[in-house]
Amino acid sequence: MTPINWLRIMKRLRKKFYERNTIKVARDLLGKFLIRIIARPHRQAKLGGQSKKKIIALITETEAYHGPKDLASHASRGRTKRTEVMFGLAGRAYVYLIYGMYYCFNIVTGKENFPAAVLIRGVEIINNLKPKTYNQLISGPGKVCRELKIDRSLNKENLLKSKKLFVVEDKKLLKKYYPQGFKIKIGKRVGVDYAGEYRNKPWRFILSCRGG
DNA sequence: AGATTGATCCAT
DNA sequence: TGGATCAATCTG
Repeated sequence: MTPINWLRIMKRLRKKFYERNTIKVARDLLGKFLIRIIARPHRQAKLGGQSKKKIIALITETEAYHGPKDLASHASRGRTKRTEVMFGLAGRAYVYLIYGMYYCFNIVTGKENFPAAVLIRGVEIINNLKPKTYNQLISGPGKVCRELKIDRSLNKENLLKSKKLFVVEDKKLLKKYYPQGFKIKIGKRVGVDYAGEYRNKPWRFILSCRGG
């Protein structure tokens, strides 16, 4: 089998994409591909394997956290050491530890000084280029990070430049898995019952098969 | 339904 | 400085 350099074909999402309204970005991230490149230990690479492992993950579930008034958002408490990244430039990673055990991965969106980000809640890991059934469905933000080996070392990573973590669009590859396109389910965000009127905002987006 | 686990944030 | 809280997950 001829190896294919998928990364050459894929188009990395640029600043313009992330800079838009958080809710639109959250919706539009569905069907894009999250790319995670992990350096293997030198010794392992020397034994004949590739020096880097590439994980390609179709984004299937997102949530928007939008602005200083969104009580579900960490940034609603204002600018702190932790949340300052959410106030910064779009296209950065915001990774934080939750419940002392799990990481959550967000992508900063919107204009500078407007705190906003999209939480990646679910992906479909593309293990190979064979039928869909070979792929691995990951549901839950903690599991996404575990599977893609995302931890706080990637906090503030610039997805516009990074060689470790970024998002691409590839319509051909998407069509392979969703030949008839897909629908988007919209719902309330998970685990934000404390957020007053913001708890009911329909800012959760789930990719689903047509008719499914 | 309960346990887990530690960074974060705000009130002492 | 203390302690309540938490954008979650697993087990039973």
